[in-house]
Amino acid sequence: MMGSLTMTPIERDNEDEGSGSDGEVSKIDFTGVNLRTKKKRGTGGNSRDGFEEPERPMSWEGELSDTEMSIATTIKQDLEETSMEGVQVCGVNNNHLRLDEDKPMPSPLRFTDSGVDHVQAKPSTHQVSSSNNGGVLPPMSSASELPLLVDKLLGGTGSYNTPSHSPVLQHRHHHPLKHAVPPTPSPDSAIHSAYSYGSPAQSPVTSRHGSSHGLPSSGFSSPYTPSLSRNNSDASQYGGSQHSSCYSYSSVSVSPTQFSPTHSPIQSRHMHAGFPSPVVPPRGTGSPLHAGVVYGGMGVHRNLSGLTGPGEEGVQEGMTPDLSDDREGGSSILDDKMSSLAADLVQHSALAAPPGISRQQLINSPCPICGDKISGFHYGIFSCESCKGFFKRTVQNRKNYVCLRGSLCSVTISTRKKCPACRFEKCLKMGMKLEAIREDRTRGGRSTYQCSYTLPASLVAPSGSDKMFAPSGDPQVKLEAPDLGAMAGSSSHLNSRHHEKLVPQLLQIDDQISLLINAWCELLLFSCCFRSMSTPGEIRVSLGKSITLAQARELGLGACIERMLNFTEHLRRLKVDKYEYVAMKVIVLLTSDASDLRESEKVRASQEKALEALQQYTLTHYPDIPSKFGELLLRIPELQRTCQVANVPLSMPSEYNRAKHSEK
DNA sequence: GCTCAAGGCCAA
DNA sequence: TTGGCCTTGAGC
Ligand SMILES: [Zn+2]
Ligand SMILES: [Zn+2]
Repeated sequence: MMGSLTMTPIERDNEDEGSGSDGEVSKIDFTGVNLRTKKKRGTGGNSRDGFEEPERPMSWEGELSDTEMSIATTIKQDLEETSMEGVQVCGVNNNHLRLDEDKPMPSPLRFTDSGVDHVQAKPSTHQVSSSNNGGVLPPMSSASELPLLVDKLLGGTGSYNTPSHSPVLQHRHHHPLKHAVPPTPSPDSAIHSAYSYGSPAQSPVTSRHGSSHGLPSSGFSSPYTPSLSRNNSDASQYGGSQHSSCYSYSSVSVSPTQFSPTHSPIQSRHMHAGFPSPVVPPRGTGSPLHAGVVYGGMGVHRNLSGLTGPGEEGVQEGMTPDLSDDREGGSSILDDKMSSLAADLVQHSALAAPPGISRQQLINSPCPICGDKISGFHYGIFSCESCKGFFKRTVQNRKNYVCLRGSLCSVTISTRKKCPACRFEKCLKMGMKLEAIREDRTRGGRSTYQCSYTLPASLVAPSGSDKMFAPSGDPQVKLEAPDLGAMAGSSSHLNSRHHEKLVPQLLQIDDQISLLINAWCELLLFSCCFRSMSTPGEIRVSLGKSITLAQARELGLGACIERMLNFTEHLRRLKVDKYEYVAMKVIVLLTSDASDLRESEKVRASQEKALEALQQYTLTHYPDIPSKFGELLLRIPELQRTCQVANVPLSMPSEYNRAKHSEK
């Protein structure tokens, strides 16, 4: 899904080949990468500049509290980063885009603790066409677009910003809510605490996916058997010593579609102190019906026998949960299907282990990504060594794979090499965190990335397991802010005066200008893409004017349009509505890395509110797609990358205009 | 000193 | 490029 791209026939070939089949590979900006500076950590551990902070500050992926904000801003930033100067379009590789960037992670990927205020110069590629205009909007070749853009921006619809500042990834906050989210997500602590990211409300049983759907047997209850096909040293290293540990994962519904990095249960774990009994599986979870499952295929027989909970001992065959989100729709081989199913089941097992699962048991369960043997806790989830390595390489080397098969590839032990795009996507979906990758590549030590993702009220256990994650009625998470309904107009989101006033009301004109300068490209592209949701295969560059990929290629705009089509495809898939569209733009705009913001705090606070509003909205309006919020945020980096590519064509008015006038 | 997650190495 | 194994190093 994520990497799906509207491909033309010529782009398909050797689709079943191993590493080469899917691949396009372009360098990507993993906005979420934890770009830690090389700076040596003070011996004092967490103390830096007098500020007590987790050793490895994590980027946040979700919500920011005011406290976090203020704390974050006190953190001294090293500002060596943030520039995308290396980003450049290098042409097409196998009909694919290729975006090369500096070898070492360019700073745009750097996530600093504070948000906008420390933001560095905008990526050069953006600057080229957008900056240096002294408060004047950058030149836009698309005359018809500019007004719209400006209108929307000034109207309060935000826009987007730069790569290095994905709203999802950019903010690193040290969660002050210690009892809610311990500073370190490390399994270390997890072992001794409850992994309570979920809540009864998220249990598979009460999953928004509907009880009808399956995975009831996905082993939520389940248990893991130590009997796996492979063993590895990493896993063995945990062996035994942790048996007494008890992972109390709440049974979060973890069907792939529900999962998203930002919603990863793991991200929100470590809430032991604040969770009286969140880990208690929701009624039904762990019921005998959820006993272990045996799935076969490809000779990979995994036996998820129960280790805890009632009825796990049994291994039931023939249980084929209705995986509504089965991604292997395209698989033609039974084995593949089975393996895929197995992998999915595994995911549910490993990620949504029932309470009482020990670390060892988790280690013995299959990798949620491919089904292989879990070797440990890597980048936010328990995964096998190969997926760990794959994720690391992909992020470190900034690969950007694109699936040639509609992102429907199954990812199993035997197929994981075939489509890196789908594999990486799955890594993210399963909860691997970009920020866990260290830009400076320092070895050793502990990682403390965390995601202070505040679970929405609807996801909180009714038992009131955690006040910190109480419904919006709770002061701590209440959305005081103008939810987008107010900002954008409840019904006609884009026409409300409230909406129009958003930015102007909140920010000084100078800041507005700065934000616009930094986000104009993203806004433009986003507008085009959103507008093109109803016209698959073509991008409506302006009113009445569209361009297809073929036409774009003729004009040398293939890379840009291709990405836009891909992005649009995601918007379409996610059924992004106007409200969400507006919210995303606001988020993006307010995440701008304009370096000269006068009221950066305001900007961040506003963004936080927008994030909360969006989250609330998606949960309220799309309860059956709990991961929507996270997925929407995940699209933002793509938009940014698209913009990077787009900057080139946009800087070539003539060509762009030609394309623009190429009517459909 | 042990744990374990992150990065590095390197044969396949 | 993959993935198994090794090294590193902060926290305990
Ligand atoms: Zn794996
Ligand atoms: Zn694929």
